[in-house]
Amino acid sequence: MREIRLYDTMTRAKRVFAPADPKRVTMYVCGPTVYNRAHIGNARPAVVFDVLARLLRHVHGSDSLVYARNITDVDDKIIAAAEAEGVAPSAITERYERCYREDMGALGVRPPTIAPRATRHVRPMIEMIARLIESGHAYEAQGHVLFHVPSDPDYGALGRRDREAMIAGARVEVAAYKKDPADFVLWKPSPEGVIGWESPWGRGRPGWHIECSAMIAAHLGETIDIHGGGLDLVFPHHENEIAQSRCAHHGAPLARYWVHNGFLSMAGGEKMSKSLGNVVTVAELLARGHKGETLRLALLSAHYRQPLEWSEALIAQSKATLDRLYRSVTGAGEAAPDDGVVAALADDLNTPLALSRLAAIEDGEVLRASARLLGLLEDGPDEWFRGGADDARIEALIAARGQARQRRDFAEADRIRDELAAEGVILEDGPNGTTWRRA
RNA sequence: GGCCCGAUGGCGGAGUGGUUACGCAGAGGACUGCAAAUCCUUGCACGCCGGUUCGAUUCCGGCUCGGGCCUCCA
Repeated sequence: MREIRLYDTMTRAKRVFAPADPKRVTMYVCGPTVYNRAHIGNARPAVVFDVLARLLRHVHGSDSLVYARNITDVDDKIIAAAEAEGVAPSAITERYERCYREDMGALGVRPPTIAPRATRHVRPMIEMIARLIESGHAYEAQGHVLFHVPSDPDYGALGRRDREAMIAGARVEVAAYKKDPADFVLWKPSPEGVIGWESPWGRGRPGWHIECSAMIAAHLGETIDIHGGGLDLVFPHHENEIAQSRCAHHGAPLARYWVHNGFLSMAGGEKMSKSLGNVVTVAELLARGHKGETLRLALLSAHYRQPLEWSEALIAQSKATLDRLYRSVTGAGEAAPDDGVVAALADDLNTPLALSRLAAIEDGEVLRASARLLGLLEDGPDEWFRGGADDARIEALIAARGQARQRRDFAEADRIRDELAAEGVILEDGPNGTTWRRA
């Protein structure tokens, strides 16, 4: 069996991936908080872990992987968005969850095995919080329940920071009811009119971190194989998940491998983020006429842990690369994928290297099967190059041009070709007649 | 201030202690009614300063520059 190696954030080293149970590989990736449209940076983890899921299924068997990606549908930003629009929070979350599915679908991201919603798991969250209080790892204070960080001696292992560092660098105002400045909220009170659930500590709602811990335990188990997400989730989100889960589960570690993707930046190298306001959404890019697959290739053009600068030039280059690949792809991809492509992906998901191997494949059928591991070339060349409402009209013009060429009326032939070129249709005369494609 | 990354040719981007990455763009040629596509050929590189070494882009140290996290964030 092919050996997969993954860079593990916990140990800061590439390690051979050995699932606890090869028949049931478990992976959890932090999904979206559904209060607005996903930007292209949000799409990077979805695409990266989609490729990892494809690789795991290829290596361990198509039914071996249980992949969960959550939907955070209770959150202060959601509440704020709902209030701003004067609608129920569920109206916001349902709308943007649908948008997320559509946008990711356009990027060729297959749905995860499970997409659990936080609001459907409040009961297990409350149970986990109660267990943490019982075992002395959490306490109630003014309607809040807080995780007591000093109760966990291993806290800080993932982010490699000690208490001194956390407190010294703290830029957040410390609430008076916290026993320790590093303590974080598990449950917070909801006033009248704000979404909430009854609990032993009054009506309230869960904190962000406990959602993931509870949903992982509910669907995948106490210890999972891979936990993924963006690099910025290392601290505090994943650190807190680790602490909660370990303390609630008698010391069982939350995940055996921690995989984090790097960031997208905009021109100038600045991080793309909602708070900086320099985001471009997937929907906007699609509306500009870029195909989802082009955006996907752009996202995979750099190694997932490297920063990736997003630009128009990157999109254009990705489009050109796909044009070339689609010219040589054939068949349904029933062949076995190219060994070089699989080997590159198995080495910590080296997609740039995999793409370079792809370019060297001569057999169109193997090319298709190999590209499928990356979620590329899944359409046929016809769909890629053509696919439009006015295909019949274009075909008719091409036929007319063919007749003009027959009688060597090249002026008329060129006139038709220029006319089509003006609307973005490119003609190519080959030995077997004329083919065409959209620019 | 603390912790952590990165720096490769016009652009994107792998990799390696000594030999071609690859792609995109460019140049020349073949082919074509002319093009396009395709094929062939081709130029261009490893931030700076030291060290280790027979030899460093690759290992070590320092520096410079850029970025991330420490607060919601993929």
